Formats: sequence, C-alpha cells, structure tokens
Amino acid sequence: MEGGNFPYYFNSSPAFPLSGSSTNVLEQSMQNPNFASSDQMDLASLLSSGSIEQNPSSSASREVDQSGIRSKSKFGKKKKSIPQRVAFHTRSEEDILDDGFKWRKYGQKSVKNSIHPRSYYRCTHHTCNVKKQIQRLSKDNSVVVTTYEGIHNHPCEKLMETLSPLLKQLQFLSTF
DNA sequence: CGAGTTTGACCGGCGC
DNA sequence: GCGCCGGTCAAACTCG
Repeated sequence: MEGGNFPYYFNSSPAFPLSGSSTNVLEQSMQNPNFASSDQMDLASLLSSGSIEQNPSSSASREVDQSGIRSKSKFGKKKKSIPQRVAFHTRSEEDILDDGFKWRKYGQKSVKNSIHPRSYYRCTHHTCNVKKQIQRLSKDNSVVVTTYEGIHNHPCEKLMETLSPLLKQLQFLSTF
C-alpha cells in the first residue's frame, strides 16, 4: 500500500447508520466534488453480499513460550485474504464519527507520507470481528478517512435504541 | 473495579 | 538476508 490511496471511495450513504450529531458531517462530505457519486455503488448491497471472515481463535491460539514472551513461530495471524474494505472520506472536525456501533481502540501508528497518525479500532461486540482505521488526510486535514473492514454480524445498538421507542409508538397507534 | 486508551514492542509482508 | 512499513498485541495507565 503506497501513497495513502484506498481501494474504494464512497460517499457517506444513507444506508450507513451515522447518527446524532454527525449527520451534518455526512452532508459536508457529499459536497466534496472529488467524491464518487453515491449511485456508483450501493453500500447496503455491497455489505450484505460478502462473507464475513470469522477469526474466533485469533487470541486463543497465540503461542507463548516458557519465558512468557510471545513465540516467534506463529503469531496467530490469519491467512492473507482480501478483506472487505470500505473507505469513507468525511469532512469533519471530529476524528471519531458516531456510526452507532461501539469501538475499542487497539492501536495507533504514524504512517509514511502522512503527518497524522492512523488509529485502529475494533468493534466491542463479542462476536463481531469488524475493524476500522481512522486517519486524517495530510493534504487536507479537515478530511477524515475512515476505513471499515468486515461486516457487523449484530444490529446497530444505537440505531435500535433510537428506533425501539418509535416502534413501540407505532405498535401503540396501530391498536386503534 | 471494569472498560477503554496509550504506547512500545513485536510480527509478517514486501521491495531491494 | 535485511530493512522498512503497516498492523496487532498487551502491559501500563486513565477514567468514570
């Protein structure tokens, strides 16, 4: 990977559950003429079409030698495969976009050709193996690049929180 | 005290 | 083979 280019460029799509205060961010990113048109790719269909790479044994299979230092033989790494990655360009002051899922940061690295570090996040849901990387563009530091890897195998908690009272209200109204 | 963050070390892939 | 680089781990730390 060179030059900080990502394989795919997307608009923030309505199918993507950005919520709360970050919705204006979505609009702002759509104003940028450099972004691909949203109808070039249907994100929802893309996300539902691929298979999720499950890797439940990633930490369990890690080998530790007698001294407590990680063994050099194997690191429990997954085989090289082409992951399902989606990159979003978002014009925002905030690095971390509220997409409705809960993320835990597991690393940060400074990357070549960029003054901004790249942050690595993992979905906190037990069974979910989705990762995302967040990095600001060195050219334009008002633009945040968020790269998602994998597909959530659970519903969006925040979305459900938002929708459940509405659904209850609908159910209530439908009784009349 | 548990969950999340920070940060240096470690690992594998890749180019030379 | 070696060094560089991106990605991940995990101990230490912070915060609520």
